Amino acid sequence: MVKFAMNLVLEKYKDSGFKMTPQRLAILEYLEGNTEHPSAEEIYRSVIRKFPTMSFATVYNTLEMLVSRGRVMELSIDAGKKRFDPDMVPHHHLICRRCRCIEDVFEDFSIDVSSGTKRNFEVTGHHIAFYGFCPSCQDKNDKG
Amino acid sequence: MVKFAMNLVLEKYKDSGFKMTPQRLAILEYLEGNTEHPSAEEIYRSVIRKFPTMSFATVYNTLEMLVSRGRVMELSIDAGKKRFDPDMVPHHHLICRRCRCIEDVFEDFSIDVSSGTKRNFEVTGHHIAFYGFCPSCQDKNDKG
DNA sequence: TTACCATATTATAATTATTATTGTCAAGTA
DNA sequence: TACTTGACAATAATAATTATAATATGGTAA
Repeated sequence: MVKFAMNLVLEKYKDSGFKMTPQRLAILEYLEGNTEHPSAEEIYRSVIRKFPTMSFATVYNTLEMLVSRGRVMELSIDAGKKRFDPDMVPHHHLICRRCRCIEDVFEDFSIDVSSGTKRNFEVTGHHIAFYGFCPSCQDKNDKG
Repeated sequence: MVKFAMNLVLEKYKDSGFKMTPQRLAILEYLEGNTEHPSAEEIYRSVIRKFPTMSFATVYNTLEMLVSRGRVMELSIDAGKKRFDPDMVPHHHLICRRCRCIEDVFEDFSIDVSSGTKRNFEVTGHHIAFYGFCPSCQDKNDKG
């Protein structure tokens, strides 16, 4: 089962022009279909279970390569750290103010900044962060 | 002129329940009306000119206090670091992909996530990051 | 298959960003 | 005045990221 998934990932990236190594495969496999928007540390903690010699540098190198090749998105939605999203379909996010969990929103909101307010920017895309409280945090009183 | 501005800031914060000190005043004065969305470091670099003994801890402490009292917004729109915005009027941002400069957008986009996609989140607000190229970066070729 | 080369990996150090701790000092108060 | 509170600075600690250099490995061509 796992082997099958690994083969799928391997197929997908084989001809992408970058070297496939066991470490990279493990990172890719972890990211494949992942909707948790993991940070570099979360990725590291996961793959080191399979590759105890894995280093942070490899995680960052691989992520940087994937981002530069448009395979993964770097998200700036968590204060002070980067998060990564393997889903390149344009989408938005729901962010819980309390537990900081993040959910995807695949609704298409076509928004146009009026020419007056866009200050001659050439706008190429947008991302909406919806802030609020996730189901399990709505019950709890302390919403600070 | 500067003295007058300082007095205005002083007036504004005097009765807010927190102690006003020269250092805090300098930080507040730097933030007052600032639309640069500065990071902690930029604030530090500015105020240390007036207060050479200023420490980073004071900057962070003051910012944390201001954020917790709803005087300043903490922005997660720059990878790997926090930025701060003294303008508490809800608004959005234009972000240059190249030089990373940030401009305010005071247009009101009323967006509703359909109940289907919002996964039982209680949505309390949203922020739109418009990505693109600022006027001075549009000319330059290398948009990487 | 082997040898070679380019590049990936690791270890490590350095840098940047942030948070925590502690002692001191100053302002306000009993 | 003595006491209390909290702000400040110095410092250390931690977290997040980037850079460097030596080694190991995968892919390719002979």
